[in-house]
Amino acid sequence: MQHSKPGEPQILIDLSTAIIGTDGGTFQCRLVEDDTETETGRLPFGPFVPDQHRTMEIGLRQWVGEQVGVGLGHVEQLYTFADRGRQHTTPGAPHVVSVGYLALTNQTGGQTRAWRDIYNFFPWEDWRDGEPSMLADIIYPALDSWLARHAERRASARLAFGRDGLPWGEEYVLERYELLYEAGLVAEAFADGRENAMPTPVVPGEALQLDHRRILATAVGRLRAKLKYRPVIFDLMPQTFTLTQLQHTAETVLGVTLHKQNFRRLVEKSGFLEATGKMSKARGRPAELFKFRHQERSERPLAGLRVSSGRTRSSEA
Amino acid sequence: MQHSKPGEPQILIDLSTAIIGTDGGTFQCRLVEDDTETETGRLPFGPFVPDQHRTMEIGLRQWVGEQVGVGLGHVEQLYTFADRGRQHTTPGAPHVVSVGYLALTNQTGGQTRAWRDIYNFFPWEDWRDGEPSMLADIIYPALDSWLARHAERRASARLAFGRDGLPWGEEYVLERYELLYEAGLVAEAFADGRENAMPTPVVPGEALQLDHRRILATAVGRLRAKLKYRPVIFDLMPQTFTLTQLQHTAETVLGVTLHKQNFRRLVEKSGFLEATGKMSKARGRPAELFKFRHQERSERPLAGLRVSSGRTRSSEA
DNA sequence: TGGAATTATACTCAATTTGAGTATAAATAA
DNA sequence: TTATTTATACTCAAATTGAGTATAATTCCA
Repeated sequence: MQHSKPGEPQILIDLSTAIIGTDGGTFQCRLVEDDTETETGRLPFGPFVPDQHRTMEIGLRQWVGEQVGVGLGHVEQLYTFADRGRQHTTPGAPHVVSVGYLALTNQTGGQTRAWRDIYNFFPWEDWRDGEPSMLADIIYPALDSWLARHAERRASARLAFGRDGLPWGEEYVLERYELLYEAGLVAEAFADGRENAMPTPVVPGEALQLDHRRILATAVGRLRAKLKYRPVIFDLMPQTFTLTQLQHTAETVLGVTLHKQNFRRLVEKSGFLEATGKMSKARGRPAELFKFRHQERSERPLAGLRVSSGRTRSSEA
Repeated sequence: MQHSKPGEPQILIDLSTAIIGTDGGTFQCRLVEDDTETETGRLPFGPFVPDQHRTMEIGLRQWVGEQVGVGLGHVEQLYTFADRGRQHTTPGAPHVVSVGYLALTNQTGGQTRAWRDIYNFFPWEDWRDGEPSMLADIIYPALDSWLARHAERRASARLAFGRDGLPWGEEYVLERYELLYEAGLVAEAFADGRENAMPTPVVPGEALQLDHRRILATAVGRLRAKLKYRPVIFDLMPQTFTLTQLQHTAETVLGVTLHKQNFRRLVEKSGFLEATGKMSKARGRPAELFKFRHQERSERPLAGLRVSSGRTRSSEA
């Protein structure tokens, strides 16, 4: 009954996937290398074609397979973005709606150099060495001057960035990026033609094509939040790993350092790990190698990793 | 580049909204009353028309306004459903993708009788009087016989329904409904033409049109989960309320009873409430009326209501 | 009018969890 | 052989949670 009449402009659905992994201490996302050298990067994406794709997840697996050839493990839908003017569309073209997906992998780097450090795109999100100085030096002054003209966004900004003594919430990655976009401080705001945007981005951080940085921000925020109540971290780990490696992965994702002894206690008590008896060979005392008990995933779905932050790396000395 | 060529079948996006509120001890959702008496109910919904709607939220507010005339407070996107065959579509028609939204309101009932008890649609979700007997009597036997032929879904079923000593997770509303659908035990499975579906639904619970019960299940699951880490419950409350009313609302949403004294302690400590000095007039000792401190919403976004379950109503005697 | 019933609120107490350490063990590097 | 590095074990106080008991302020009704 309320269905759109023929003749109305066509809607096109793009499926874009943020494939995330970690490698050592770096937090990585798989980008597609297009021919043109100068262009900004992009996520693997392609249209949802209902006749070929019984579900959207089938469609996205096709595009990811064709464009980057990465096998996907855990996949989850993030959000559907449809705001006019957020895809750099040309007038007359079909309206593009994009459905963002998060995929986790434990295989990064390797063959291609298309694995990029996620903190390149969001340098203000990495607090492992303490609060990034760009926040006080660049972001807060620029944001405050915008907020002076947009008092209605004050409360959101306080919350997202943890101003006025509020805590920095690691999971508000999207909220922070969106505020910077609204304030015209990132490159995409100019590309989308927002009238308040600066031609040269004010805030450091590499841009992506279309709304892909927004999708990546959603992915990182969701992953950080989920880490705390579901055992998703193990999707990022190799078959066997030491507790320190596990902790480093958690720290890399959360962008925060953790208290070592308490992390160990938490993770041992969770019951998700099984000792293999083997030892890692590295610099200091060898560490035991553990593996994830896949059985337990269904047994204790609620436990997850309720990580508590430790001191920052810089204060460890 | 990978955009669909002209001539491919049109995609249509439906925006469907689950408007949820509570009234006394009932958990309500606003349905649309269509002309035909015999039909099953439906949520307010309508197509996303990019030329008219700058964002999907604008579109949904239009359809909700036109179809049920309810003013919406908190609105959030839930999920985008696009599986072929889940909208009872006729061949040749445009493929329909539906984007589900959750909206909360503190005004229910009143003028229309279109506010329906959500537990009509999911009677197995209401544990306020203890475990519903239909689980052991009807659902588990039917599900087990299906699981015998689908061993690969065993782990999911254990987790979703809390079998084998696992806890019942209130928030797995969607996962439970989806399993019942897959197993062909609800009316929509037959309507969608699944070959294993029973013509008469095996499991009690009213059906809805299209995929609206699936969207409602998503909404309830999300709301139950969110209650525990964000102060969304106050969107369901009137201007002032007693602590008991607040607790009843939480219990209604979660489908579980809570420990009264501890609930009070939790909610008082959270800092979200402000005493008004006024008293309620009811049966026993008068209770103080509180109101929500809207300021605090931005101050302490993380606190929320980490409710711990108390004894069931039946064991209170 | 005066319990009995009903509802609200205050307070207690043990068990568990969390945050932040100290202490010690097992390897490598110089 | 000793310093350095990393891993692991253990401690301890503070805070939180789960499950009560005790008491206060009303209405209901015999």
